[in-house]
Amino acid sequence: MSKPGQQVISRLRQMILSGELESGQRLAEIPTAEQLGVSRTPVRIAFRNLEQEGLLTKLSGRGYMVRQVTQAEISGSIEVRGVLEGLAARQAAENTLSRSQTAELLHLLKQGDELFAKGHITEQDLAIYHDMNQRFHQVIIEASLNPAIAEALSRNEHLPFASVSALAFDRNNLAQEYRRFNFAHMQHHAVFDAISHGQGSRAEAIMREHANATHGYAKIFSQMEESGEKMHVLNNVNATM
Amino acid sequence: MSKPGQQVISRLRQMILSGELESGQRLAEIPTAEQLGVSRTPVRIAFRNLEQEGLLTKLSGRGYMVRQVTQAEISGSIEVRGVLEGLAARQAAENTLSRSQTAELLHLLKQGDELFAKGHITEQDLAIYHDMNQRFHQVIIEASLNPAIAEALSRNEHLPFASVSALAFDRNNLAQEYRRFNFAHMQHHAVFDAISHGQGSRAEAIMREHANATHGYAKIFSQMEESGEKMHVLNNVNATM
DNA sequence: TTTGTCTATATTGGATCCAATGAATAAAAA
DNA sequence: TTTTTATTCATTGGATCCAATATAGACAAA
Repeated sequence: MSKPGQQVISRLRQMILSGELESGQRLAEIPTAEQLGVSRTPVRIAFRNLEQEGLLTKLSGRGYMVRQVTQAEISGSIEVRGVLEGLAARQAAENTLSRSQTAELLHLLKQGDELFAKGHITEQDLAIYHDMNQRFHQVIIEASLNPAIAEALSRNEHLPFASVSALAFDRNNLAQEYRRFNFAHMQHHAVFDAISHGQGSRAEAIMREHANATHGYAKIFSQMEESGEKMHVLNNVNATM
Repeated sequence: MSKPGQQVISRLRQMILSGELESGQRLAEIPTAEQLGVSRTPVRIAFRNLEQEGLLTKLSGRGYMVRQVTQAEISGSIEVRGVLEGLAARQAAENTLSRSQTAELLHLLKQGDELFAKGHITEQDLAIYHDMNQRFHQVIIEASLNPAIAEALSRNEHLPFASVSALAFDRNNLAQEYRRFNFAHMQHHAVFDAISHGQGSRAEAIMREHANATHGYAKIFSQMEESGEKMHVLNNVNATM
């Protein structure tokens, strides 16, 4: 996957998600190509791919712009993620987990427990939690044995703030964030319990509600808009997608 | 949208969904370009777009092939469609429909009623039902005011047999098909009733179950595999997407 | 002063050219 | 006869060239 063309896509995706390219900013082929040190061809292809991913929107005849995401769209995306991951949890429960999946989920749960055992949380802890959380969700989606779920999620996954791959938190209020993420992690336990007991409906309901834990991010996001850079965003971009 | 480049994409999509290009068939850039009377450039772009749509899969270094869709994948897609359209119905109910949306849905319901009033159904009727059905679902998705739903569906929409845009039926058993589609249409009535009374949960449950009416298609699909061309597929390709 | 039209320029889309890469086949050696 | 290696050929990816187009700016007229 280290082909130059793929790298252009990854790089642009990264620049958008990290905010290096501002939302609403216009993007033309030639300057972008020069900036990345390639010709227009791979940039053209990348723009079209990113448009399909929903990160860029086409302006008629004048290239592309970084998609403007409204708070309503973020909320909508989170709802969508909720039902899709809820379905994944249900189907995972109906299929029963493999031995290795059970082991990995248990390991991830334990990893989270250790973070919260201290009674407080640091930024570094949140980075670890972030990776753990992302993997936890991924395992369940895999365990659903329904590839259409991952496909349907792929759009949302690339939307900043709506995906599990983005985690926002308030640097100045880590005590509150401790409670928020601790609660989310308890839901992880509940989901695992439901899945491993074959309780599909229960697993679905918890997972769907669990997505709402992300709604907190959206709130924080809008706060950031006003009071400028009060909070922090971790973003794991999956370069292989 | 009648730009030549867009037409290449639409044409290829059409050829794939109609079966003109067989599932699993390898597709190279040069022959395809010659066949369509364009250069390689628009074809290259089209291939990548269609790959993201899930209609083509990339073979390492040797171009693309028409995606093989297993029956399990179709079932999975239908489940996904169920939860997404279920969510759409719920949110439509929570938002309350606009005047024009209500009018259009009522019109579509009536249109369907007239088809089934005769007590039997013809192939031509099914073509009308197909358009009506597609529009009915589309209006509800719009009424959800959640653009993420349509985005998440877009992948599935392009999968043959899993989308509302494809309708399969058994030509030789129209009496049975009458009962199947009549039942599906009664669900349309129930969904509308729930939405217009603001009953979000009910609307969601009915819509989710309604997706399973499509499962019949999947069964028919596998029958076709065996006994060859016993059934018929209507496919409305949305060329503007 | 404002509006409409025309022209010039910026920019995308398509075609073609060249390089890189991987697969297939043929030839040679074991 | 089989396996391994080398060479050729098919095919994709990137760069550049050319044409089509739309926007912006300038100039003229009302």
